[in-house]
Amino acid sequence: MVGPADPIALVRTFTFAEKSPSWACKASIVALKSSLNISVVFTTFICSISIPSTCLASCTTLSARLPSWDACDSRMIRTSVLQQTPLLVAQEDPKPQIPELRPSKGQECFPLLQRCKSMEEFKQVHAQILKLGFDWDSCHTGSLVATCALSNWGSMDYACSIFRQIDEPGSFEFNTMIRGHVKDMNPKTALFLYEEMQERGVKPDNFTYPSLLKACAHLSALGEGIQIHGHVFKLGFEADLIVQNSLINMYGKCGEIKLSCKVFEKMHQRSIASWSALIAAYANLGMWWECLRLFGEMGSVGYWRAEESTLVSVLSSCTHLGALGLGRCTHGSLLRNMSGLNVIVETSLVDMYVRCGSLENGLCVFHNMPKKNQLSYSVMISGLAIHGRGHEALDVFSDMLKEGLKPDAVIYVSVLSACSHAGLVNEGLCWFNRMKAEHRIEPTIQLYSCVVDLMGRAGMLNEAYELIKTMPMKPNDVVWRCLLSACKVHQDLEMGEIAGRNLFQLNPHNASDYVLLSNIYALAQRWEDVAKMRKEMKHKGLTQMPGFSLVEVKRKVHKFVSDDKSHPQWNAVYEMMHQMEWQLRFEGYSADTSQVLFNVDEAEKRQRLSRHSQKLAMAFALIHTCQGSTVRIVKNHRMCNDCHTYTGLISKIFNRTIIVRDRNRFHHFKDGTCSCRGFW
DNA sequence: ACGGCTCCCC
Repeated sequence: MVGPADPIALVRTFTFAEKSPSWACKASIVALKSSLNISVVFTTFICSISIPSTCLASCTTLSARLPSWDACDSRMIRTSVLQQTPLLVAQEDPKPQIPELRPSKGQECFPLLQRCKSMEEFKQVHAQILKLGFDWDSCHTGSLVATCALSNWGSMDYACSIFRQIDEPGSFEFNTMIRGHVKDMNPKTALFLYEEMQERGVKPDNFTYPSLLKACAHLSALGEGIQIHGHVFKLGFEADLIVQNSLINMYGKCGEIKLSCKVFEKMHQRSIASWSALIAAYANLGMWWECLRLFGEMGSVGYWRAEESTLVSVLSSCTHLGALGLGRCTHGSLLRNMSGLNVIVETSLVDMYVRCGSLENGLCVFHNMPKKNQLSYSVMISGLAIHGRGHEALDVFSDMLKEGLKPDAVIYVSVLSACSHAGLVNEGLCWFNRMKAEHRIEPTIQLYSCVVDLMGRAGMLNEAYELIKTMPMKPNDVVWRCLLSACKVHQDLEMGEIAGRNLFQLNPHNASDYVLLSNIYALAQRWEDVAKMRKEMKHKGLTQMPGFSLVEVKRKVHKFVSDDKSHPQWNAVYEMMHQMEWQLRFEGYSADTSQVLFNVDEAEKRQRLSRHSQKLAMAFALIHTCQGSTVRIVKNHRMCNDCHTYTGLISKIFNRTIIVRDRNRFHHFKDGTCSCRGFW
């Protein structure tokens, strides 16, 4: 018997149940029910393998428990589809605008359909086909549906109405409609159409499944995906390369990377899309190291010429890991292998350069883009924002508006964060108001938290608190966290306690929040409260994720944690740190122990500070990079005050530009000063 | 007579 841990095996049992339905089905459905997140069980499929009615009853109860899917009746949807606007009746004497649109033989219709560039032209050809009576010919209706459903200018509503006039649609028509609905971002309708296909006895083929699995991927509908995998297996399409690629993608989008790998490993033959799908799955789940490892493996088995889509995932991993060297290398291989890059790749490149600390390269790629979309602008605006170049970010935003692109809530998040990183309070508030008035964007809670952040960083703590109290929705933990971190910057204990209290009520499980409030207590020398916080964390079993710093040397990313002695060269690193400290003392540096969260003696505090991961990473970089080159560090936490001062002085002593990306933004250290000017 | 997969921002 199969355990619930392996859904694929479970589905197989389910599939084989055809041979002896009584025992296997009952067991499988019960197991499915308990272990999977299924909301729609394709009843036709179950019927076709004649499950006893007792089992069916247990199936129908499934939908109630499932969060990913509303308890939606497919029949209702189908009825609504049937009631779509009826097919446009052919005009009495259609006057084609283009004289060639006048077929006299059936075969002449196909090139005409292919040449259609708008709905208007399409309707003329459609009218001609109806008038000449070719619509009885299934190949004409199929082409009509395909053209209308899949062209960029097409209309799914119209395609539906044609489809509903077909008496006996075959697999091609169904496949086309399914694909059209997925393309049109209606994945649920696509799944219901598949169910209808089964009910009407139309046999799915290997062209059916890729788009169907894509629909599941869009919905993150694992339960449905697994069932469809079962169908694929049952109908013998499991060896189809593109179906397998789609399965990898579907499992990846549902967060089941292990199942993606399983499908991938079992493949006898793989295409670039197979690799890309798995690489993308890793990238989407934030498993960036694995993503890069797999990309390396792909090269090592002979796929050197990756496609653009593969490299987009690789670039995304570089972006998150701060691996500028590898990102540059990827850019190079794109330029060598492609003739002209598409807008998605270029946007990824801009994002990579900017978030790996090379704003200038990012700007260069951005300005040379022949075509930009909202996302390109969004990436550039938030890129300038995290580098503290607020005014330029607002200029880019104006450019976007001038180009006639419509801003959305996400872009406004970038715009407002640009203002908040650069301390542009008035500009930020002004845009917030214009957003509501001119662009008719209802502020989301995320936008409110941006405004709270904006006010908070600028020291307007009371105003921020007022806004939280008066905003139209219930404040969430993010909003209170913004206020709390502003309280730390401005050392406001009283407000900090208010923010903390509300925050812990909404979300008591975030260790870094307790640390944040502890910081405020430590700054005020309230050691008892610091201890209380620590006790509470311990009581709740919370531990903060260890801080780490990444530094890239010769296209390899090295990771350091605090007090780290696991790196093979740790001896040299500590030797270097010793030298650094020696020179720092001449510059008048003394450790800023105000934020050490332990009430230990000063020497111990200094010792703890001196081993912060950022300092280790910096020492490593100074050893391994040539004089005068820029040092780039990426870390997962925010920088502490001491590391900030320390890094500034190191940049002066060693005459280096040091660029540090912390959790929130970039700091460019040069000649002893930092670009953030205190806003961090 | 026709078709399927992989990719960008918070």
